[in-house]
Amino acid sequence: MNASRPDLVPDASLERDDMEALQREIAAAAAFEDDLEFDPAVLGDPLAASSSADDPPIVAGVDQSFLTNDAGDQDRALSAVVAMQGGEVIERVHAVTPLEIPYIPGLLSFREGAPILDALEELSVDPDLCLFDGSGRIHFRQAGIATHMGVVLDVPSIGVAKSLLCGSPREDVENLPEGRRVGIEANSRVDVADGTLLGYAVQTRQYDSPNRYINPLYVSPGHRVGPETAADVALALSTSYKLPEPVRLADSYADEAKRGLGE
DNA sequence: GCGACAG
DNA sequence: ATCTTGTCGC
Repeated sequence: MNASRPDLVPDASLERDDMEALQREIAAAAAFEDDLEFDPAVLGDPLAASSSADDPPIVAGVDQSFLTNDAGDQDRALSAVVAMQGGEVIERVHAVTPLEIPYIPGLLSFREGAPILDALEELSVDPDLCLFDGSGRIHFRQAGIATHMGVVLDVPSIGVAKSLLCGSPREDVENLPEGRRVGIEANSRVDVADGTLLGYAVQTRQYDSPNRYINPLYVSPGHRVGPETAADVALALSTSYKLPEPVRLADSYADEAKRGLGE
């Protein structure tokens, strides 16, 4: 798949102010509501899937691992994509791309965006939905990596983060029961009216009982997906583990492919 | 100045 | 993100 908006591709050589300006543009171009070409209910309901006349939707998970040079610096990213359809992996691709800038909170897409786009170019199928490791709308300028990639590619996208970048949970998110979600709303650190719903803390898995618990995922709309659907999808795809299956598999594939380069 | 900060 | 064995608990 290729960029629909090459003009919005993240450019790591920009000044910080220009990066932030581009993010405001991304946010303005983003749709934080459902605009999918399939019924997201089929992702969790095999009955709905089998009764549908269409092929099941293709969902891609994307994640990165990093390669170090002789000096010990992270100089390249290995971006991995796992495409799934009806619960089966149908394609895996990856690309190794030089890194231009370090990790800066709020500017992640300028570090990892190019590697991700390189990997997605290798994909022969075209996904109906992409899941990224990181935030979507839960971002200072409402333009996390899932939103940036979604807008550039014009593909429905969702951000799946393991920790919260900004915003405020509407309730305590400690030790939530499996299946529960708690809204994350904008606060003064976010470029939108206070109280705006940015996404959800989603408890995809939880221990049955005792003295330890799993932290929730922070799920937010990237592009063309609303917050409710984003949370529904995360729950539907997190069948065996905390992470949605396409993301979990991309995560391990990123490590597997990296190891395949070494030894 | 202080605190917060995806991967 | 990454460096990494054993270990606690069901």
